[in-house]
Amino acid sequence: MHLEKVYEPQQFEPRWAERWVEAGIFRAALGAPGPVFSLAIPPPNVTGSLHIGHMLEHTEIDVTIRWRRMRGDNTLWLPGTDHAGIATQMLVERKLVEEGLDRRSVGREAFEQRVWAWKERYGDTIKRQMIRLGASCDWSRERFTLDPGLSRAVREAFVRLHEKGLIYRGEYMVNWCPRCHTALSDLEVIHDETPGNLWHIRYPVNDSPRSLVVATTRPETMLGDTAVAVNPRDERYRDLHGKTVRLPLMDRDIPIILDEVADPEFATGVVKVTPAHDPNDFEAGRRHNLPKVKVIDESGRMTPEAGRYAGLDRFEARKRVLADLDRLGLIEKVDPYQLSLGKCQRCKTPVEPLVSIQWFVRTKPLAEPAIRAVEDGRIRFIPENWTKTYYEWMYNIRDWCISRQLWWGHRIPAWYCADCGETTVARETPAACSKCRSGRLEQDPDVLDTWFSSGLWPFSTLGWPDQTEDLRTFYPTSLLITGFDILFFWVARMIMMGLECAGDVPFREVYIHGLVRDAERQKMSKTRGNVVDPLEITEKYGTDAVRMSLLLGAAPGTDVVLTEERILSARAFANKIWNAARFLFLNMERSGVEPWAPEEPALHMPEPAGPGAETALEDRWIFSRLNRAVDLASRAIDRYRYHEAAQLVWQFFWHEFCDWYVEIKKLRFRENSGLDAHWRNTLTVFDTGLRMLHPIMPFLSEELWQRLAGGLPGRPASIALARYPEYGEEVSDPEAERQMEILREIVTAARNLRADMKLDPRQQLEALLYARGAARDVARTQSEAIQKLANIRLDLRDETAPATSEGALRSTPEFDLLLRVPQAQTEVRRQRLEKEIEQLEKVIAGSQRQLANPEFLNRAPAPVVASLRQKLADYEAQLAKSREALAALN
RNA sequence: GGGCGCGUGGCUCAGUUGGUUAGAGCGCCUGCUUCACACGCAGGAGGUCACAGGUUCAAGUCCUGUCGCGCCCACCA
Repeated sequence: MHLEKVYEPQQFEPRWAERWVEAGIFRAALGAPGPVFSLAIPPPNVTGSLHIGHMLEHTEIDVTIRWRRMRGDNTLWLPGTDHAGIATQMLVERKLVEEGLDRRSVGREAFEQRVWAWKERYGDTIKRQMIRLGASCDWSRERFTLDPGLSRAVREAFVRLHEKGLIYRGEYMVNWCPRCHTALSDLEVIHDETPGNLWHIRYPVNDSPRSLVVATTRPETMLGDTAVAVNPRDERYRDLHGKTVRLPLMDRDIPIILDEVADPEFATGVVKVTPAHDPNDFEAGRRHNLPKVKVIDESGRMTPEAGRYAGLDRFEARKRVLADLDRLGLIEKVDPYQLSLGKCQRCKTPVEPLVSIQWFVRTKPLAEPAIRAVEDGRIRFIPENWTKTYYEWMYNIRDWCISRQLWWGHRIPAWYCADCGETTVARETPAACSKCRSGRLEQDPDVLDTWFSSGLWPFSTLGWPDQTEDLRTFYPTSLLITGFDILFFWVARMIMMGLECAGDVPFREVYIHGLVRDAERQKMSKTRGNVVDPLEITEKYGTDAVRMSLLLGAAPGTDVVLTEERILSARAFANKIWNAARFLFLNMERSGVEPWAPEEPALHMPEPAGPGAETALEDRWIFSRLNRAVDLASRAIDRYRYHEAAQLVWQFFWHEFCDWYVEIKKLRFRENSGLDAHWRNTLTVFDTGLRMLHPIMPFLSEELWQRLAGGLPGRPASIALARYPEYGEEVSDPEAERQMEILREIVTAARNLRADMKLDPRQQLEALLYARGAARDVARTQSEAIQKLANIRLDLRDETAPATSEGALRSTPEFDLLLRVPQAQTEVRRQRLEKEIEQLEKVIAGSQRQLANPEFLNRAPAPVVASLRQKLADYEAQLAKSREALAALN
């Protein structure tokens, strides 16, 4: 059993990724036909467009799935963003690449056919996953039409909502992207603070010497003005009520209306009304029955209605309008003005509010139950403060424009009759008009907003609208893990759709993680283009290292900064474990130990070495520590505190197992041979530790676990199928922990002194140890370990340490350690002692002050007072010794 | 305009109900190629927890205000 000297994940990660996926291991493990599917994120050597922003999410999902499964949760399903979709994509593309194909060279049609064929071939279990779960990933959105199951669910939902009057078609002001040529929902419009101008334009009033000055940020829309509005309470314009103004440039007479849209406080208090190009004006126009004059078209060009400006681009038209107004002397003034300009989320083109006929979801009736579900705790947000954001949005929700004029997506299941104009909404393509029975029907060319179908995801993937076994078993799903940037787009809509269509909440808990940021703290996102290629970095450092570094930073409610340095240190951790294993394997060979592993499932207390023999201190200690770590890590993962779990595991493996346990065991292995108690204990700890590590670093733990005792009869085929270790009260050993603590203090004291004196670490020194109480036992029983770890020769004494100038002294309440050092070191020792004394004096003064306060003694709980007293006594004893030692030097 | 969050050693951050001399990783300094690991070992320096008040026996932790930074939502021309 030979391990390379350096951890090289590339050599085993692809193999495990392959096996886990192909064995459908999570599915198989559940023993139920559920759609749980997880992919260690991301599998190396796979082409695909997974980006780093998803990795945190995928990692957290994967950790949770692995952990819960190892804990025996059998009805788990996490509808994680598009992790399954991406898994699909990567697997499929990988397969195709193996066949020497890629999208570009093959052409879309042929590629799609092959994808489909491959999905068919892939096997029943995964196939359904692929087909269903692939739906929410960008790439597979293009092939909704290939997916009869999902299309059926979407139509079903649309028709149901329509029947209940929750979907309507109407003329409304929508955000229109002139470049993408599609309507956008409010959420798809991003607002930018942009410097602009506020132009004051004079409109002459008919039959009056006066004129009205309107203020606008968009002068070109004046061509479509059909009124000007003043506030009815505005005294300044009372005499003009009922009159008309002459619209400059267009020479059209338009009325002066009284409406609240005009704020007397703002600018001149007069607002121009353009019902066709401004949402507010649209509403005002409705109230006053104003005509809508559309002067800008779907491409952002001026329409024939714009008269001589027809055909001009909207921004060009603005310049011309301003120039013309200026020539006529109608521009009163121009003020610089910050305006929040709406832009298309995808292409950043300024959106144009346009009146058009679109499909809408009536959201108020859907939002109410969705709010209640969170209020009464059927859905819980983690961290909790997101609930407030959720409420804010839900209480102020506006109707949702769901029709899109894109070429991919689900077609809207509505048909228009060419004869009578009737609209027929149906699950199946209708043969004839529902009203006049005409056969001349045409389907609405628009498709649905992608979030409409995504909103159905938690149940459409389970076979809805059929009442399938999967749906019964796994709905509502357990947990949704996602980013807050998608809270409104997706989470809120899943909740609304789930309650409406599936009759229950789509999930019980929503864990919201932070965003992954780069070294400059920029959000990583596809549209921003600053994404790290996860395949590249995982190829370079290993999947586990990337996972570990993400998890260490994944405190709930905070963003994760991912830098190369962090990944580097995580890789170092992986290497550390790798080499600990390497050390064990080498020694097993040397001692003739055959592969051996403890029985499943739990953390076992080791057997004693033999009749009359005692269990070694380091064994009792490490089991107790591991027991504790397992307990805390488990609870941390359970509460989505991944960073705590990662840190605990790190601390245990590196600073307890490697730094102390293995170091002490080196002594034992040197003399022994065969599978004795030492080996059984060591292997048990390592095996258990790997299982604790597995959800966080699946590849490394799998590889080592397999090498450790993979082929043994009765062992699960994968560590992922083994049990997560569980806390056992009986394994907890506070006494061993206390003793080990003392041992470490003694060793550290010796190392400290040696380093202070700048002595060669290789030189063995003489030391006198004056141990008291518990330390006396430790000193007697563990002297061998202490001598080895500190590289000293111990001379045990019972009496209290004399103040001597013979060596350097380190004191604690339990022991005094006197290291014999050359006389020349007095100056260093003096400095050291002086510093120590200074520190002690400070702490003692503080403690004394507090203990002298009667309020403290009366009000503080007794244990707090007692422990402070104890501490003060210890400090004082130490101080006395340090002073004596200092005196002896002089 | 409303809502949320952040400000802790050079850097990136932990610190869950207030109670040991405030922690970690990276970086830095010193010494070590000790036969698992230099992606390592041992030791060390470095913080009045943004500022000002308040509550409390006790505050990085709770309250108020100030300053600085960020995010989200919102139809005010």
